[in-house]
Amino acid sequence: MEQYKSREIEAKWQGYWEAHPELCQANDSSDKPKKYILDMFPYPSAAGLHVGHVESYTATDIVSRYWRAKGFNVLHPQGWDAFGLPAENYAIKTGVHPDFVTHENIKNFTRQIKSLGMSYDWSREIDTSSPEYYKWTQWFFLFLYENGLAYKKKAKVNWCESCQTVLANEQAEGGICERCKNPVVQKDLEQWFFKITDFIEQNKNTAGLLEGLDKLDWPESIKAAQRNWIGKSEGSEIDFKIVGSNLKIKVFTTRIDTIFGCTYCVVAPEHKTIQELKGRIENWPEVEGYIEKTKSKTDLDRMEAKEKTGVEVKGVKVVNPFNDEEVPLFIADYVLAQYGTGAVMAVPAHDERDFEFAKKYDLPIKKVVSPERIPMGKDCFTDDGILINSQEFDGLKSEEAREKMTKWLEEKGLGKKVINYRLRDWLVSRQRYWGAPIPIIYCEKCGEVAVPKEDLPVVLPTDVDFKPTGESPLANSKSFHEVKCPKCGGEARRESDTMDTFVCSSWYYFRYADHVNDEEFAAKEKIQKWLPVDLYVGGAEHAVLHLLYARFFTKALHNLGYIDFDEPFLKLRNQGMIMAEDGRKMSKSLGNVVNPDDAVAGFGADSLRIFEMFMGPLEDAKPWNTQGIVGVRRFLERIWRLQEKITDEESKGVRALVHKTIKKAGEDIEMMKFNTAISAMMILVNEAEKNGIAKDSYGSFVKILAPFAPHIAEEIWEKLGNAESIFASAWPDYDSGLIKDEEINLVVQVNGKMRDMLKVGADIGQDGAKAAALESEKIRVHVAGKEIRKIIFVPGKLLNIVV
RNA sequence: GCCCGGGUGGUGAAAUGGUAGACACAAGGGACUUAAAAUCCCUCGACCGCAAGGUCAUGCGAGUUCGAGUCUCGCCCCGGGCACCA
Repeated sequence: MEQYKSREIEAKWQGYWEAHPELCQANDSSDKPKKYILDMFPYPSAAGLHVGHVESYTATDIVSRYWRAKGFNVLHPQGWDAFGLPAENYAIKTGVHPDFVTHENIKNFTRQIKSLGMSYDWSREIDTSSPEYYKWTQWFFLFLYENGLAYKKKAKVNWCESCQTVLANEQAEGGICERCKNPVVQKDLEQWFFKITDFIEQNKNTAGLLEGLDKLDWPESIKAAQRNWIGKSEGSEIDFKIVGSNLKIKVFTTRIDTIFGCTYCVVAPEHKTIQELKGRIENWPEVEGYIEKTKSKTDLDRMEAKEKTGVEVKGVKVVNPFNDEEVPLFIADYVLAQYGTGAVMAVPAHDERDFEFAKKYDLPIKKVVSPERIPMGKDCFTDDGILINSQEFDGLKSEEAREKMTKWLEEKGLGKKVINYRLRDWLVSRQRYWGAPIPIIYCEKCGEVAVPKEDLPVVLPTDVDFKPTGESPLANSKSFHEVKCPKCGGEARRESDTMDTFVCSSWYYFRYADHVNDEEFAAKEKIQKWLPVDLYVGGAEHAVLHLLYARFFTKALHNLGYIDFDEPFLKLRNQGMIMAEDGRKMSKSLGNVVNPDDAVAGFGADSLRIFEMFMGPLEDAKPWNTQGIVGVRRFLERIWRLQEKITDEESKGVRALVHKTIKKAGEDIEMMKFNTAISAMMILVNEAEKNGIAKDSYGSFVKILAPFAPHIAEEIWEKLGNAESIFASAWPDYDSGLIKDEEINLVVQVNGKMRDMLKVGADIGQDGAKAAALESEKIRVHVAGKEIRKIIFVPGKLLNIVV
């Protein structure tokens, strides 16, 4: 017979699908039940598609094709997260315009994705860098602005000298610029923020970012990462009066139970009370010197400092409200200005940082918590325990003490219970060119004015020198920058910053529901129809960036009555990383990157798809293995050759196996266990090869194969005499009567150890099974001369005789 | 340090508390061939045994159970995230 020519078959069917887009289009007016299955849309990089993209796109493609065949109206779109720094950096280096580069890359990505036979609804393609799209990104900015959720303030921000831009905290983790790996410095600049912190806890009837996680079907690790990032901590705020003044230092602590061990206080160098105390500070030049030194340090310097440093603020004492003890005050950069009150009480006996500092500067260490079991051995004991040296609080457990002491404070008006979060408002402005312009105008008379919504989009000019100068490139475009005030018509200037690209990706999943709407970001009834997303698949690296921001946008819309759900993605799965064949991460510098184009050329798209699904569970990291893809190719060739094994009289065994496999494949796809679905199909192919397969069974098998290997499935389906695409046909039903085995292998154990296996009727009862077992010589050997104490019987499966 | 995952053959991996290693890859042997490729058949956790069969075995140690890879506790190792957050 004819060989399996994957290249020809794949080209043929890709052409067919291109001509029949209705096979995978979502239908806005159908009343079938819906499924919204979404991939994290890619940034169209110059490197092109990665085998990791292929993995997650194949997974969602299988699920989408499955639900379509099951009669669902499936929305499975794709688009481009097209704004961003790499294209701009490339432009700075080569002078090629980011718009051109980005669209070349999009063309390449599209070609690659289509070469894999993905069933996207391309009619809904979006591109975040198109004015039709970013008009609505700007609308979202104004929506948040009008509702008090976007504001401008002068702030200490992360600044990257090399990229010449401000960075979000998330892009400056560890004090290093995510893009260029250079250290980040702090700068005071006017910046735009989104008030994400308004949604950490429940806000009116909108569930908070924290509690909302509980009901989501997401990987535990991602939920944990988000909780971690939000960093909720419950504690107390305590007033320490400054001796001889009506000023006070407010400190934040989660360990108020240790307050009798407080031997000094520390404030961050940036703390403003220090400036107010200037006149009283005896060693002002030294203090000021330390403050200046801190300012010049990058976050990285501060974090990498091996030893804690600080300066005593001489002439200033603060009072511990619990025992009226006067303790010294220090400034030190190990205390962070941005967290809590920027001031801490130091308890060296029960906090390692304070301990280290106290040792260095020879400060007293006073133990006030004693371990419950083991006697106190270490110098610094940081766990909870029993209070000692704490006056009337002696003998209390830490937890009780915290409650009672906070109450005591509140009664005296010296402090209160507070909750602090690490999460801060999201800094969204960027001094960059290749992004959505912020729709704000500054007028000398009227001040900050929102661009009227009817004037959107504020179009990104194309004739701009995008070389970074520290100011937004847009500031240099006169035509863009000089504008009339929308309120008074007077001279005004446009905001020249653009938005963080994460703003574009915070709402794109709404746009697919109604991607050409020019009146709204998406019509209410379309949102109602398609959202929320039923399944979202993408990389785990977006745990705290995109996924948190998108939830914030959805919550803001819900809170203000635009939508009636408050979580965008009900079910989330991460694809595991595909490692190189050598077990290391794929990277350009190691030269071990596998290009999907090469795999498609060498083995075919169907082989690549099945191989990536067969490697192991979707979420696991797993190494590439060229031999493995060869094996999958062989599997497809055997499926192909089954055309020669079609018989009129099919064996009972094969018929039953076909139905079992239909059941198993469907269940496994729903659980996203693609590897075991494929192994079940392999078992069927092995049997069919040996015993032949009936034409209708072969057709059913090809249908369940189709989501995994759509090209070969179409070709065989056609060869079986079907005129219509296999993707217009329904998922096969299985006959549960056929699946039931008449005879089963009953495992017989003695004392929990398998000793024999008996072929018996499937409906055998305990007594019958026991009788049959005792007839077996293998069993009798182990039971002889002993008293049977107990019989465990699992119908249809197992008999355990306990002697 | 804290928070998540994981540790099963030579390899990727299967296994609602019920036959550990399905399905593959690699390896070895054989058939076909002048030969090779392709294809097909057999073997394939370790140890003892001619075999039947037996013993051991899912990172280590305990526990629960008739029965534990799976549940509980303690430890070791690996991967990932966060980290001077008071």
